[in-house]
Amino acid sequence: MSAVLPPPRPTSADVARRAGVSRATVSHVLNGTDHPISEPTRRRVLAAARELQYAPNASARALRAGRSNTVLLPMPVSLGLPGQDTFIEHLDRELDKLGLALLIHGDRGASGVKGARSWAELRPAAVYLDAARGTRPAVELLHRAGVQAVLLSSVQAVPYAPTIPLDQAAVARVAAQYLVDRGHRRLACLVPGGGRAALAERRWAAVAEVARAAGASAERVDCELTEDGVASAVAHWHDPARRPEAVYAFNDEFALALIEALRRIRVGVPEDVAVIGSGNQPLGAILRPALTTVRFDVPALARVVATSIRRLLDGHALDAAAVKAVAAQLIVRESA
Amino acid sequence: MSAVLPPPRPTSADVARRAGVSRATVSHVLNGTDHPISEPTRRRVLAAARELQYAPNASARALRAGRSNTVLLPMPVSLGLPGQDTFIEHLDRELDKLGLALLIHGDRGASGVKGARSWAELRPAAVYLDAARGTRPAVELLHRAGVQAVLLSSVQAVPYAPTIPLDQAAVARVAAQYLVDRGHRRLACLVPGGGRAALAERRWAAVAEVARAAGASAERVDCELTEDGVASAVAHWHDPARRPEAVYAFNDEFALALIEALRRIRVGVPEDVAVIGSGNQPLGAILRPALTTVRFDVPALARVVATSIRRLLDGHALDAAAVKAVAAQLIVRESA
DNA sequence: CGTATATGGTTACACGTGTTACGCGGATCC
DNA sequence: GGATCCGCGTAACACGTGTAACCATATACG
Repeated sequence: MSAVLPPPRPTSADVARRAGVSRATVSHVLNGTDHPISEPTRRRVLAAARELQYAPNASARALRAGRSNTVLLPMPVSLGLPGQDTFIEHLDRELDKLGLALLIHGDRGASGVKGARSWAELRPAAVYLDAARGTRPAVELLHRAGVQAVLLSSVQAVPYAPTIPLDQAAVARVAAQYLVDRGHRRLACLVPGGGRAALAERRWAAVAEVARAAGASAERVDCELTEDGVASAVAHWHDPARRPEAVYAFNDEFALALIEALRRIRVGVPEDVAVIGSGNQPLGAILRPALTTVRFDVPALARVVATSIRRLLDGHALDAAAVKAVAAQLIVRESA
Repeated sequence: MSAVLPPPRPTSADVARRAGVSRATVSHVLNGTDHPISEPTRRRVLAAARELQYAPNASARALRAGRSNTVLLPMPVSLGLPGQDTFIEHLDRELDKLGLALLIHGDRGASGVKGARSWAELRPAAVYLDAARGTRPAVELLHRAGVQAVLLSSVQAVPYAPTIPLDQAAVARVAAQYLVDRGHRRLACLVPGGGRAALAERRWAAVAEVARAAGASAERVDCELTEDGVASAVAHWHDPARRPEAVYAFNDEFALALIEALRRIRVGVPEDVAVIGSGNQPLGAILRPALTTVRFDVPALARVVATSIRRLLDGHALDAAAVKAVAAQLIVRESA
């Protein structure tokens, strides 16, 4: 099977030749430099580029610039935002508008440094990751590689890198506040372990804080998303004295699983226990009782994050107010 | 805010200087060329590289080589495989073992050519996408850009590009066959429209074919994943004469939504209608009736796809048998 | 008229890598 | 002992960009 080399992609030199100008001129026109170029030649260049279907070579460009126009997002994405896939989709679109390309890359087992080395090879303009424990060495490695690491932090800005103060626990806070406002005084927070432990921890802290401020109690319940996992976690809730009045579940999936587990031990939702999730998944609106939930305004969030990254790359300070302005929205249905 | 330039990452020249050799020697050692290098210098180079934490610049390498060692996967991923996220995770790991890096990139509105142009800029070694209608111009554009486009096709290999003959409809086929084997003679297939229309079409075709071969009938039901969408799609099923005996739903979410809709019109699952999904989502095992479903052996699948891509890039023909050997697995629970 | 100034274009270099072709010393062969 | 070969290392080029420095021409100004 002799491999037939495909014809090479046209370069800016080809465009220049076709337009009858130098390569430098092509570059000036296509990149909109402040260097003055006459209108006629400008049009000739643009026409030539279009006819040849010219697309600049990202590698060469990145090499020359010292970095690419790429924002790297490690996966499995630990952002833990409700509606994660749509968030990524929106973020991609928004970054594109700002001249940046979103790339998602495996996190290589989250071992921090190992992954960071892979990312560094790509010389992205930014890496957008979660500020968890153990992030620091990775950030420093990236920093040495010349990338502006952009963190997604909880409440507090971290000292060693610029931070987008996106409050991942906001959904939990809004949910807990709603439960408290409805008069519930004994709260519980259902969270998973494993890879999402860091996020779970933060959400739990938010719930605990809201409860304390309102003079209510809060209990943390860890479980796996399996039949036995959920069932055993709530087994003793058949006893009214030993169960909470209201539960915030990590996401809608957990919430639905919880409701089913409660049904089996004859605990009614919302009469006996109120349940609220987060993420606004389709199933939540379909199953009964319809799930009360909290979600971010995903498009707005994506827009704010994108512009924040752009500002940071341009050397501006970021507008913390704009980030905080993206509120979590409550969707009240039947379950709470 | 004066941006402090970070110290530039060490280059192969730095390594060469430190080892007291030329840059060419460094390259030979680090890339394992067949060019002979004495053992002492080899060690010196390796030591220097390690001490400086040298990592080659991917852009420069890609520029020189004409392509990067990257496999691009457009998002939102139209692979439509059950268990998509874990598949991606596994694929990433497998490709890494073979010296390739998986990158996920927005598909820019799936407009085919527009997206393809973005991908082409990155000069990936391969683009792994779905062979749907309208894919051809994109493939040709990529081909001209020098990338080996690797398609994920249904039954048939497409003529204009190498194909990994992964049967996306296999889950549907296995599911339908199970339903037929259980004696059901009037089948239905619940599928979504919108972005997943192509995949839906293929799965529906598979169900129809299995039904025909078995002398059974099959009906296609299109609906959205909303309360009204599902409810109105099956509204007339309260009449036993007008409803199917068994339904294959596009995925577990649809299946669960369907079961709920049927419950509301007093149609029992599985007594009145058998329901089978695909994807093996956690909720399916938790809710009642527990969902019978079909899924791929995701790790095996990822391994086969990764090695296929590698073989293709190395100019070898791919091993169709290995791909087909990855079977869809049936998980029988209560709903069918 | 001589000189500063804007306008429009080009030349030339650097980014970091992989690799081909070459040089040099020493061993081998007749 | 000269021709030949082999082991080891290096010089030099090319990949496709972006841009600073430079040049030529036409125009404004005193």
